[in-house]
Amino acid sequence: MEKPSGTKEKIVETARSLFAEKGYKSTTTAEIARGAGFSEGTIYRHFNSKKELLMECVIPVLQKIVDSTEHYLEHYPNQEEDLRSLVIKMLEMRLQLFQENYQTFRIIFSELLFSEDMLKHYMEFIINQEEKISGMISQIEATEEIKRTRNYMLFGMGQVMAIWMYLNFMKWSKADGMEFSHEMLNISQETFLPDMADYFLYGIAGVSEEEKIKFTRGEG
Amino acid sequence: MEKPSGTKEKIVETARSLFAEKGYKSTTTAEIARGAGFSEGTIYRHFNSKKELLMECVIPVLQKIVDSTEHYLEHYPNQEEDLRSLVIKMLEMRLQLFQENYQTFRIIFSELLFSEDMLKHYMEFIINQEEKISGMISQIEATEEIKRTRNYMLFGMGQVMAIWMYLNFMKWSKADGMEFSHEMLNISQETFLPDMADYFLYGIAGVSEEEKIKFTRGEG
Amino acid sequence: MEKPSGTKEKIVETARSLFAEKGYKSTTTAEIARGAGFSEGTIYRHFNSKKELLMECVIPVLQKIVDSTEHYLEHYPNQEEDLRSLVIKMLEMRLQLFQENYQTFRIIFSELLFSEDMLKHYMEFIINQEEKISGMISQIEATEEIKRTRNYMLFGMGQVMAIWMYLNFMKWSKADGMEFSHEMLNISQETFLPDMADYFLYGIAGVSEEEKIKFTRGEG
Amino acid sequence: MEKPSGTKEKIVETARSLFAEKGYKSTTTAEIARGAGFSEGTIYRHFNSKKELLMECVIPVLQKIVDSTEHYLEHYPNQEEDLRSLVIKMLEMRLQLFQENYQTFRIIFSELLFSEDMLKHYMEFIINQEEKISGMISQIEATEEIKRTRNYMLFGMGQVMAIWMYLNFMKWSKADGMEFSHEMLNISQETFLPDMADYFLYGIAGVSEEEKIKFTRGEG
DNA sequence: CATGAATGAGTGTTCATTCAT
DNA sequence: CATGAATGAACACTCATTCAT
Repeated sequence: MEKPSGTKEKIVETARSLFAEKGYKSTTTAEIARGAGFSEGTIYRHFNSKKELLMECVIPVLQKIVDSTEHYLEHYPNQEEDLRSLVIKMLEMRLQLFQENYQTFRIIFSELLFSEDMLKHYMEFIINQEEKISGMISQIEATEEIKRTRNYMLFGMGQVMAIWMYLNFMKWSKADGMEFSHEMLNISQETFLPDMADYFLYGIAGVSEEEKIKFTRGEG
Repeated sequence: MEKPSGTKEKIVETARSLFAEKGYKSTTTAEIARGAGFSEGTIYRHFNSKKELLMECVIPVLQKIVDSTEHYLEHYPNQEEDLRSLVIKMLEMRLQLFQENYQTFRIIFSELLFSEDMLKHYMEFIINQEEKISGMISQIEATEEIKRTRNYMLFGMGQVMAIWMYLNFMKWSKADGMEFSHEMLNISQETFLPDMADYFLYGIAGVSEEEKIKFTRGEG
Repeated sequence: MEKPSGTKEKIVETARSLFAEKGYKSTTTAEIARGAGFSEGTIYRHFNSKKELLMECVIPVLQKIVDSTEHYLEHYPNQEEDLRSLVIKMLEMRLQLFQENYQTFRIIFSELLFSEDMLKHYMEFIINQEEKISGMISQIEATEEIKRTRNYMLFGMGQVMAIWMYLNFMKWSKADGMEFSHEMLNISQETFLPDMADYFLYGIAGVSEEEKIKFTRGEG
Repeated sequence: MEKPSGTKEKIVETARSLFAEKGYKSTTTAEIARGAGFSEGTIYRHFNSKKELLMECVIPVLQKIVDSTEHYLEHYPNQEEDLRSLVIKMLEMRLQLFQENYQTFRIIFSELLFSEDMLKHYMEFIINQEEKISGMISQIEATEEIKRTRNYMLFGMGQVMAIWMYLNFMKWSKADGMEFSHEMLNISQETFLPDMADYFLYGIAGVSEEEKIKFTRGEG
């Protein structure tokens, strides 16, 4: 099906890397051409415009994620797992997603605010993802473990953004000239995922299942 | 001391509005000048560069917020209030902040990834804000109501981003041509703030104070 | 090796002509583009900056002269010629140089005072030329015909500037609106070169070889 | 007659200094105003245009020189002096002129080629000066000491240019970053003026008065 | 007399896009 | 398929000049 020349792929790869690093507007087609080892004209043989090239850097990645999530979620909830392990797995998956597609998400988050196209594609992606999750959630909800679901989506997206920020702090603290580190922000890298899971499940003041049991027992 | 002509202010206002709407790179100095009702040359009498004008759109606002937060937090924790009311107030304050300075934060969040300057200024701001909050938090922590503090900052920032997203969804759903609404995203506008407070305090599965008491009592 | 399109050459030619006529600063890239029959963007495909274009108008010409002088001087001193003929030839060569590269030297002499780059390139050129001449001079010096060599270089450069001025006076006196002519300046065009040679050899009061012989003989 | 405020003078002084250093085109009225300690508007209260200010930097200086030369030449030729001393005095006067009005002459020589106005004023100046000199010369000519007068003016101007170059070499060799020095150019600072006088009188090969006498005597 | 904010035409330079080869 | 020269509209920024105060 695919042309074996790989020209288009090379261009997209280079463009994605540059868009992520410098931003869409600040990246020139000349830079992309140079980076990909082709001439500027070649870009326009494969893409009608710079904008189209931008979308081509993003959409297939989102689709790939959609597909792989499908597969991922099909297998997991079947297993006998407690809720906390499930949440950790879910957060882990999100972190991995961001890590593996860091450039793509940098592009998305920076273009989102100014490109209706980008916004639409990203919202579709989010809604697709959330539908899957909420399916899972409602199953668990039935077990009465989950106490709150109203406005859940915004809360969930906040958690996801926390993961995104975590990843960026890691990258920044490795970069030169940055004065703030994760120590400064009181971020413990080792316990990040289970901690986030606990916040997700019990907030800053909630009582965990074990504690609830303890409370109950203790009173007996 | 200052000339009351207001030229500089007019330019900053226009620039902020345009930067927020279209992005820094996509806004031309010509547009700003036209929008402000001055000639392009006038911009450069007041600012050395477009970049300087950008920072002028952002820094004073952040500073203003820093100052007002100082004042805000000084008064609240003294009052006899339960934790939940306090958290709601805090989230309310954040939402109000984003609402009142929507343009400024749009600029910040879009430039953050590509401008070291912007990142530094915003990190300073965040750290300043978090220090104040965490001061408040640690007071409460002593009352043993708060169970989790490790990696708190990232969690807190996730909450803030949830508020930011909420605000954006509200704006988008009012905008033309947007196909998704808050209903579609299962967002209940009426209960948003208390819901977020509950998530913040007890997560999706945590037991609230009242429930805890109920549990405890019920067992007796 | 080179593309025969000649675009670069056309641009350089036009730029040289305009720089010479109006000065570097007073010539706009738009004028150059228009004059060369290209768009402004084309200039910047071939040159990184206006400054680079300026240097490209000058350096190859100087190099060409350096090369051709090499060749010129290799052949002449071998011939049996008296000093006066040699000096006339040399001055002739200088005049020809200025005539053939009039625009280039106008640019050099006008930019010299304000551009360190230009100064350095021109000094290298001068020193290169003077080394060749002084080699010739020292050969002749051995014949005891030459009486003075200290500070020779400044004197020689003064002579060269006299030739440069002569050329300019010729151009000016042909131009419209100029009130002074070469008659007014007591310049005889017909005898200019031999006269300059005599000044160079014997100054305003020196006795020429023939006269010296005459004096010597006459006393006998 | 003159306003005692000195504003105009301060502006002219500053402008002359800047025009000389950076060139007319590269100097902005804003710089001049700042340097003079006035506002830009003030410049235009005293001068109709930047061009007028330029001419004001030059013309009075030339006039002052014309006047002082008048006085200078009135007194000298009367004295009993040999031709060589007279020539040295003349060259000395030229060097002093250039030194004392270095900035002015830098401006003249750099604007000459592109400004008809400047050229006219400078030519008038030169012709005025040359008339005085040639008056002096023709007196001496009668004594039969001077052998060559045809095309004298160009030769004389060449000498003047040699002096101008000498002065510039001195300045450049003191400046930072200049790789060439007067040693490199074989310039002996100590004997410069008498050497130039000898070149002026006897060229590189001419016999000087003493030598002529020696020749004559020697034969006896 | 002095100011300095404002101007607007223009400055060198950039860049997405086109097209003949 | 690929090229890269050419475009031209736009870009951030400059500057001599004006004028209300």
